Amino acid sequence: MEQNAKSQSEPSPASPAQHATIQDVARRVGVSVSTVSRSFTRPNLVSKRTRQRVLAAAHKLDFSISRSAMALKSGHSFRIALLLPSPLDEWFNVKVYEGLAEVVSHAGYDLSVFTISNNDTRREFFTDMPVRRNADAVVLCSFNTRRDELGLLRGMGVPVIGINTYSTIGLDASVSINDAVSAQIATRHLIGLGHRRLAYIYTRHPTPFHFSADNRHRGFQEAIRQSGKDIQQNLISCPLDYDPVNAALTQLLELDPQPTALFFQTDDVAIPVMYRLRRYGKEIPRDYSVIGFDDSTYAAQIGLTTMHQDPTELGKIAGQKILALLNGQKLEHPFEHPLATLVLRNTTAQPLYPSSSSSI
Amino acid sequence: MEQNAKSQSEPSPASPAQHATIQDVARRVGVSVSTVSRSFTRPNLVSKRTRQRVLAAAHKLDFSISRSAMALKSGHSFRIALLLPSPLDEWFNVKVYEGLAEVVSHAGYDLSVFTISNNDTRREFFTDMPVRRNADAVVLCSFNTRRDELGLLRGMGVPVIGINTYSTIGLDASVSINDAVSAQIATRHLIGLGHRRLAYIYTRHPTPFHFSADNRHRGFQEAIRQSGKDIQQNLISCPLDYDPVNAALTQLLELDPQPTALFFQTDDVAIPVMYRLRRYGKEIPRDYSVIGFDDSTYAAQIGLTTMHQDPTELGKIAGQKILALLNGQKLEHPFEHPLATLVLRNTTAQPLYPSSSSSI
DNA sequence: CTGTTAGCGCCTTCAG
DNA sequence: CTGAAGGCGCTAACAG
Repeated sequence: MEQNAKSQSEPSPASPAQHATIQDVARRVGVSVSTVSRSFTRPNLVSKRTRQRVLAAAHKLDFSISRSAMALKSGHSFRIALLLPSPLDEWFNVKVYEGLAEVVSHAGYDLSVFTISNNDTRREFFTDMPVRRNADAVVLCSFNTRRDELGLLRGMGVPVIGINTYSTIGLDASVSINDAVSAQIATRHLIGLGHRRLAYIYTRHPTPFHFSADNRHRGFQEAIRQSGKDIQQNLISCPLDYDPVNAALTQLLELDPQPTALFFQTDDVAIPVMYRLRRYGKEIPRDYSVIGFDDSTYAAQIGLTTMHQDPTELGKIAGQKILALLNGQKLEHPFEHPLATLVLRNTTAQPLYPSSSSSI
Repeated sequence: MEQNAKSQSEPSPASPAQHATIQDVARRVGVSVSTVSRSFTRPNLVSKRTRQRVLAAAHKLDFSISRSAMALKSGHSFRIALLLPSPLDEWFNVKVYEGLAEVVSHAGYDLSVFTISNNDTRREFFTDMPVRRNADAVVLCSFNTRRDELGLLRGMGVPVIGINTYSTIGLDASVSINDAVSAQIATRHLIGLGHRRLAYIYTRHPTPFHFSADNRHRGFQEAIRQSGKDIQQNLISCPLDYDPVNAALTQLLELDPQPTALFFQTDDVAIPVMYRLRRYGKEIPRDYSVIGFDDSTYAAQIGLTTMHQDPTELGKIAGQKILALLNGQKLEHPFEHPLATLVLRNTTAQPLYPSSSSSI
């Protein structure tokens, strides 16, 4: 709208908050709006000269294509929903976000995060379905979807992609670390060093819809079973919501006989526990060998031996699958199950006093 | 679930990806589209009975209001741009994101993150201005904007809000920790304990557009000056991009005489340095008192004395300011400068051997 | 309280 | 290669 145009032949585009539309650009260049539109979306359908004049005028008028209009017209929302069972600020979540964003943003998509942290938000989300017609794809990250909820999601008619989901049922694609096998690798490392008294330390998620890495514990047990050795295993379970580090420490120090090796389900418990253990005279790896899982913040810097996984990469892979799917392509391998890799650093070693049951 | 409705008189809305529009709902209920629209956006303008029938029908048809259409019609994009000079996965950034998201999402706004990590992305962003007409507000977080860039941003005609920005010039509102004064508090704590040989340890951001906490160093120096004591200060500068922990350690251990207290510009360097210091026989707080800044991940768990700040809260405050501004309100106090607060934990103490220059 | 109507800004046939 | 015209789905006046 050239509102109260003052005797100017050009509408002054400078100060007012009023934005130039495609019409303004067309008028200024003396072409039709179609030509302007095409100059942006299908440049090769416009003569070079015309296009350049259009682009120049657009730049001068501070014009850009409106996403809202594009979205309405095209029927796409250019938005991808990311469902999280825990806050974005968790290491895994934010890394996934970054990988995902990097891939899809180049294709013009935005990310909308939905954190489902309790039963209220969960019901709210799946009742109101705010993503319906407002997302071109849905990503489920570590999210334990119920059957009916998956049905609702699928009813949206957009691709549903999983990252670290329990199963692939009902998903169009997914990429999930094989936690069980990865944990076996870690456990075999400990056993191979000669450890015969192990402890597995993990945090219970307070909510039932966080698909956390329970499979890691299964892998731990399976590796012990397969070793055929007589191995003592202790299970230390910590509440997530109240001082898990303290819980881990107290339970660990009470164990008698003491384990010689600790498998932490996640680095983020291992790191502060290791730090505080020293106050109680425990040296690592002298008194305990410690292996973590994730290779998250500080792990490399403090020398924690751990199972490395790369959530950024998972996000990127998911993003690529989404783009392909949105592009109408059929995926060759819709479901991927990468392994975490063992990174040897300074926190594992042979036990100081080899167990008498050792077969060495 | 009425999926694959057999012999139903209702058009089966289930399987096809085709979504119901406001028209479909109106038709089904036998009202006009306006009534449907109002039932969602201005419920109190519609009779309760009608509204309920509309909502029921909408639910049955899996209908929700299209954000794209709303956006186009209203001229708003319902999107807020967040400009970051470093990856979202940094503690501060993701916390800000969460606070911001929590506040603005309830008002129907989405967040779009733009990470300006080098001169290319910077130029790209400020040339193409992808946010123009595509964001209802811009948040600058720790971002060192140049004068001309601020001009461009302001030219968008939307509120520009700062979080931890260097100055308030050109901003409609901002909330920034007073780093200088906060750092003085920390430094006075150290001096008050009797320390006379201090080291300030920080990482240099490799890019010029990250407004990092340089003011903290100024505060450190100012507190020393104001103390009127004869205090030796060492400056340890670490590269951000290559093993800052190692750099900090090597420089620190070379110092002669050794400092008795360390002020880390950010916790994230303090934590791994403290961890590795033990290997070199250094106990904390016996050999060094350590104070950090941020109170970030693990700080509480490992007992780090630090200056606590709450970026989530900064995000929330910024979000509220944005909402008010978007609502046409004038802010009473557009610019806020909260202080970080000293949190005493276990890493500071009196020096073992009081300095001879001590005035005790 | 409810219906009618005119666009919001753009893209995409369809003709030139 | 370019122009004209019809909507995409919704909201906001106006009328009733």
